Amino acid sequence: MFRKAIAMGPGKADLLRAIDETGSISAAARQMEMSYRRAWLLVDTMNQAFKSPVVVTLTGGKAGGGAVVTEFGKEVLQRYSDMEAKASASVAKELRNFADLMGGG
Amino acid sequence: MFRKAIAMGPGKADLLRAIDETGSISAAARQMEMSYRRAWLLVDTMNQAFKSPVVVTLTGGKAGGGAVVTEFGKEVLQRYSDMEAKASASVAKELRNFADLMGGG
DNA sequence: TTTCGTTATGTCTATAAGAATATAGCGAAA
DNA sequence: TTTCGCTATATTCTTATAGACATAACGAAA
Repeated sequence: MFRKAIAMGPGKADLLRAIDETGSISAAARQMEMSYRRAWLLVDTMNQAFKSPVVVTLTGGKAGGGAVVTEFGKEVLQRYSDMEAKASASVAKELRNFADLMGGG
Repeated sequence: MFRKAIAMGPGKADLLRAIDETGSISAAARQMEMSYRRAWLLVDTMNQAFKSPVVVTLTGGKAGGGAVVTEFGKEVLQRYSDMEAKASASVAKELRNFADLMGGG
């Protein structure tokens, strides 16, 4: 959390990966089937939350512009992903068992 | 998740604890400063999501009624709490370091 | 049989969140 | 200097969520 905004989460992580893949916010948004505006707001939130930008953008030019995930952004993404995987793995077994408590009324 | 509803989370866990303490949904709601309706809906979601009720209610009588967390509900709560603690502990160090990436622009 | 506090819902309204639309600015390349 | 697709942002409209309010049912005890 950073000032009541969520700095990073599964959705933002996916968006960062998509931007890194496609080189553009709008292409990433299309790929994830969200509006450009929404994607841009998420990027803006991340860039404000972290002490350095995770995405930098280029405007104009032949392709109209583009966006790239910074080295810092890649580190953020990597460390977030690592934590997610680690936390998830640490309770994987318990979570499977927990799921048995749910479902069939 | 159970049919797009969140079966259990930090808020629902707190509510279960408050109901267990107070013996009533409305008293728990007051303690947590939420509306009775909201608390009741959360209980309803949980009762529907799990294969047995986590809370049973009594209506009428001297005290007007009441609610108790079932033994099953206590097991759900215990196992959820254990998972939360375990997952949290597994990445505590990484999370502290991650927080250093945020904040001061 | 009246009272009481609670459970259990319905309904209406206010607020927030999201989607849709519009438009300006950019600058390399044609 | 015109074109192009993208970034960047404002504005409006719609939808979803949450809250407020109202009320019925309940049944033990007085």
